[in-house]
Amino acid sequence: MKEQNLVQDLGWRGMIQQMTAEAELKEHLDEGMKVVYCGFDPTADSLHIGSLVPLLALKRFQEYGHKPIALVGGATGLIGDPSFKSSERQLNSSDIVENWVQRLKHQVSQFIDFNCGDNSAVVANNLDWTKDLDVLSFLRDVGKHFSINSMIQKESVKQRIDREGEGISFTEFTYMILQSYDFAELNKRYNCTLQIGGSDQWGNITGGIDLTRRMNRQQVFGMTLPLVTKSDGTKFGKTETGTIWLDPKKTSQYSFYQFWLNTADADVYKFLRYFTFLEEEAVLKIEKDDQEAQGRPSAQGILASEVTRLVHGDDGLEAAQRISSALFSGNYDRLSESDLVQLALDGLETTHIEVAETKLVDLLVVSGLALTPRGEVTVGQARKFIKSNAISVNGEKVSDIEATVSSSTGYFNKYHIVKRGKKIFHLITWNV
RNA sequence: GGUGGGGUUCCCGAGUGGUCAAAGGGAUCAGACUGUAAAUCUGACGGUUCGCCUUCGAAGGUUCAAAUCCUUCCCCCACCA
Repeated sequence: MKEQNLVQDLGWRGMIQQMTAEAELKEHLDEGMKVVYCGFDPTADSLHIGSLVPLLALKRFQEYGHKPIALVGGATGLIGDPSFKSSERQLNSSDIVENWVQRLKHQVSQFIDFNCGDNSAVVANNLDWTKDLDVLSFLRDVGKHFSINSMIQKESVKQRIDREGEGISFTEFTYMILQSYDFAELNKRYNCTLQIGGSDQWGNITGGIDLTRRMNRQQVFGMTLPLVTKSDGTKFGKTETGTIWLDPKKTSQYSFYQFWLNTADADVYKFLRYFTFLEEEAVLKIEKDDQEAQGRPSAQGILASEVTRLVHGDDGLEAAQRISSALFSGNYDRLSESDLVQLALDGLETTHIEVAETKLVDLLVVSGLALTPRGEVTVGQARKFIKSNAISVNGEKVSDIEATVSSSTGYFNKYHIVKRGKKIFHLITWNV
């Protein structure tokens, strides 16, 4: 256990949005090992970086000696959380959700320790205690504790109820009850006394606290973490290319690393607090040093390295850095053939070409580099890029729209590195 | 149910018979500058074999010609009941 207490640690990081019974909760956590849970609903086959804050929070709790439970919502994922969603969502089939549950379980497991004695982590699936629950028992034993009057007061569903043209189905409306029941059940099974989650989960968490008190006569607590926001007001975790996923098959380690490296100055020190385990003095020192130094701040590099290591390990970080330095140093001549092979393996976008020679315009289309601002890949856009001097092949700018590229001009007769704009790279390999 | 106002390209929003792929702004992309930044400036911003093709809520109709006129339908907003 550490010197500083957990709530202080989370506090300076700015990671506490709200908590119930603040004074009592602090006292409760100081008493010794407590069991804390956070839920992750399977809405895709991987978590994305938005889930990183609660996930790392669980890890922080564990570091302070508490026992984390990562709950994967095999049941709630079948229903769909309506919290702050503007419209009813499409239901996913049960085998898809089941598949996602398995992948999330595995993914979540990488972040918490399952072999550290009393406070070893647990991964649970709420389908285990809901699949055999029959409707009548549910309605009588659980539903009876909920008042519709208070449920419709919750801010998280209010807009769905008030807003004209939108509605909420009974199914989604019931979500809150299911999640509340999870808390009561985890309290019974594991003596879990704290639920954490994003700030949008406040309504669901307080619902669980009330239910646990009524069903189990136990006082339990809730804490929410802030929604990650960016200073420019755009949504965190999205790029032109899409969501940043934790699964390296969906977002390569290289792209992941680059995402963090491109954090705006205005956000980077906040993100160091949220997403790394660096101590307060360390973060303050980075901030101070950057302020005094001229030119490029060091914070983005530290953030990118720390988070990439957390999610993808030392190997993933090394791969990401290897690609980054190779590509951004400008002279790829130094790359060996095995380096080029490695770039592809490490997650650089790659296109295989089966003919000996092709027009550059077509190359940009098949590789997907000729992406328009609207998200389409067109020949016209390929021409525009070439004409606007945005394309370079093996480090040479190409501005002729008639240009062709052939395997023989590539490194080792089979590799080209095509760059679009300042930081989008693509590897072309020729299999002739 | 009544009355009035609307639905335009990613978003906001002009446009009321041809000169409209449709003003302006935002977003986005590229170029310059730079720190793989911010701010700023410049350019692009439906697709194309550059002949044309698709687009102004939907379907029909009038016309040589429609986002603009007519008919029906769908949806939204405001006020009244």
